[in-house]
Amino acid sequence: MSDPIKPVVVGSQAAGGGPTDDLVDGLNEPQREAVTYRGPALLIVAGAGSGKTSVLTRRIASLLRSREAWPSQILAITFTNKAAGEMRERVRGLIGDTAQGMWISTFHSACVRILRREAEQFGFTKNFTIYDSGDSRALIKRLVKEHEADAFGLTPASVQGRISKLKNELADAESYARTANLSDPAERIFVELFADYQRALQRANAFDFDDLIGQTVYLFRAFPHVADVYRRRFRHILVDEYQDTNHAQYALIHELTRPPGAEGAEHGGGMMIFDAPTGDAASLTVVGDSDQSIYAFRGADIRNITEFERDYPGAKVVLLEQNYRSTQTILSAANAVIGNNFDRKDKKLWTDRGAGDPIIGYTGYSQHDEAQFVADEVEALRRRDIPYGEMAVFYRTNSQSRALEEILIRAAVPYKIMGGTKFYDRAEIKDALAYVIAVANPADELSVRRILNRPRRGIGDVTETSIARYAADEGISFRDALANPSALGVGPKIQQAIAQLDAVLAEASAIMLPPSGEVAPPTAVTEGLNVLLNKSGYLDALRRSKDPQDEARVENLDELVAVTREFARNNPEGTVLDFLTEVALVSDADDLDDASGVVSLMTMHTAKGLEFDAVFVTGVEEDLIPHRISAGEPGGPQEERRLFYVALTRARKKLHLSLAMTRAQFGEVTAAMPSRFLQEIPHDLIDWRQSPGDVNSRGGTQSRALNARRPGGGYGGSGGSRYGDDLVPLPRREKPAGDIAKFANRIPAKVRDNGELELAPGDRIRHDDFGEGRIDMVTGEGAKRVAHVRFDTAGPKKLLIKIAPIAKL
DNA sequence: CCCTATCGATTTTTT
DNA sequence: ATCGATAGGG
Repeated sequence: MSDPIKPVVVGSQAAGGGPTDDLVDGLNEPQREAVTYRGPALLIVAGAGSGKTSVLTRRIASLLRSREAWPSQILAITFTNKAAGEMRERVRGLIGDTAQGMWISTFHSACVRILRREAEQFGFTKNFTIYDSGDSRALIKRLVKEHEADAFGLTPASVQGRISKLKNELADAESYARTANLSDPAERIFVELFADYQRALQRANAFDFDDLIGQTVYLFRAFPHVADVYRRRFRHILVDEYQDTNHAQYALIHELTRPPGAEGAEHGGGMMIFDAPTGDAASLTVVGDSDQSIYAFRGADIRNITEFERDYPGAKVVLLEQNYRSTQTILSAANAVIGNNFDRKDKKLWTDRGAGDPIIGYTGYSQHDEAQFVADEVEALRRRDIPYGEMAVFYRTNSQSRALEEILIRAAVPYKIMGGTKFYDRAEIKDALAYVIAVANPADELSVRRILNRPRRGIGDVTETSIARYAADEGISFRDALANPSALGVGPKIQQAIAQLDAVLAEASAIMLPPSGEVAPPTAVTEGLNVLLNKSGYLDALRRSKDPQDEARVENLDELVAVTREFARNNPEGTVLDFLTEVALVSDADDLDDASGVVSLMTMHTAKGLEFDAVFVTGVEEDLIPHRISAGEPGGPQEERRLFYVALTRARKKLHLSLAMTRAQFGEVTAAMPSRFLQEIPHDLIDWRQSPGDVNSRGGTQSRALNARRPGGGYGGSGGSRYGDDLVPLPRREKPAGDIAKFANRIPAKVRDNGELELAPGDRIRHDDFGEGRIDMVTGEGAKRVAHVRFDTAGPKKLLIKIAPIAKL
């Protein structure tokens, strides 16, 4: 078939024995087609683990190698920066350094790049900054307060959410006002807030996350000649994770894939169309899997992919259904679960790798017990030569990571949390960056206000307001008002403090923003940051503080300085704005850098696109997955099912599903029920170490993890450890023969649920373990109802009524 | 203007 | 349980 020795390639045809041969080696037929098909539009429906990244990189490589495209004509959009980096590396691995000059980036990064070039077209300058959600929440919070909008039930969070949603739909305050019911005062206020917010952003020379996309679309629509530049430039556009694009992103792609020049010609503009091929629209390749659409909550529209063929008539569709990642057992479970979503195109993943091991299930008494199972199992797998770096623990909500962390620390399991409280969300880091922004983009009032009294300078609300008023009166910026403290009408001490701050900012400015034309040295960002942190007194204040946490804050700032050095090393030409951009756009999944060699903990959302030898999906309970809030939302439970599906399909060899019978939240213990999704998995695929039925029949609500645990011991069986301390705990718990019929995997249906049981003080009850007793009182409500019982022999106990093995006498 | 104590809400997922 | 916001005293 293919020559072992690659001949020197002369022709440039992709088809028939061309230079693409080695790029399709080892691919199956649909994959091969996805790499070699040429046409205006291609949809690759790529099931989980079907090798889509490989296909995408080879497709790019083949375009380049056959000279169908120059690197600069390629725009590839990925979901995270990390994925972009990997794709770039893999393309380089295939065809070498000729891959330089491609745009491989996220939607957001690509838009920043475009906006920096074109910002001047519409009222921004190219040193605009980017507001993350925390920044925009702070701004919205101030506006809500100013408008006293809380009186109308508008909270900062709800306003932010609605604005974001509208922006994803490419609506602005004006267009929204046209459709809104303005006789409702709350609606009127909201429209005002929206408009004010947008004005504030513009004045601050800043974009929020949603604007990065939306304003780029606006730019393309308002200035067709600008759009044409990019339409001519990008001849091949590839979009990964297309099922998670929202309307704005969809529109952006649409703008880019129009034929260039069309509009200019219509308007009679003297377009210069002498490059013949540039009259055509760019070719578009999208890759996605509607079963993995998990971002509808932030505006992702599954129809973008389901209706692709309608949007791009004549589009070629390729289906990748063979899975190269997981065992058949894992796939069967995943297929069974996703099959319960009714509105999907049926698609069944298959593999030829064999059944593999059964899925392991475990039911803990508490989330700590569950975490202990994870820790023990991780250690057991480690002893069987699965590296820590090949294991991952998933959960639905970030708050679930706490218990896991506690136990993993205790068990000395090295781990890393992806996302969660992120480095760049820490207060001290945001402060430091606000200093930098105050220098790089002085129009950004929010940042200047933020650093005004950090460290404490004696500048409070009163002074801040007078600065703002002075700035407004003089028609100058908030930042510039700081240069003239004596005019503010504040005390001499405070004037002094303001003057000092102004001087520090000016000094850093001289370092980081050299006069136009000159290029700042690579060290500029590091130096400037150091000046800001030291001369502002910020570091001194932390070092002097007696709060033990402040020591860690100093270390974090040291790390930020290290980040600037690293940045300078990677981007010798990088400006302070490049630095800020990079920092603003890092995502949860991006800081995987040093995650090698440790177990990864993350939400199921963050897990998208990753894969591990061994996966633990925890908290498989009703109200968690599917999450209780999603239950009421249209399409909610279905999206939750997809999320669960994504989680399952991350596993290559070992899949563990665990849950807890009780879970503490808000400090209170509540009873949990197994997730409905568990029942959707064929029962013979799961090998329960401890099934919900087991736990229930044994009764009790106490956590075994923290009490009856011994180092090296196993999970909390009712009798404690039943093997020696240093034994490998894996092949434990032989099922007694007769047990299988009783317990084997027929779990969730028959879990005890005393939810309806009415108990009153004085009632006599019988408990499976504690015997008979009398009710003292009942507290709590619903799933949290607790019976305070005085047992005849066992003494006083508190029991969760919903799950305790009790009966009224 | 700063510090501290109390109260309240908070936990869905994120570029 | 923990974080943040608010209010009242120093």
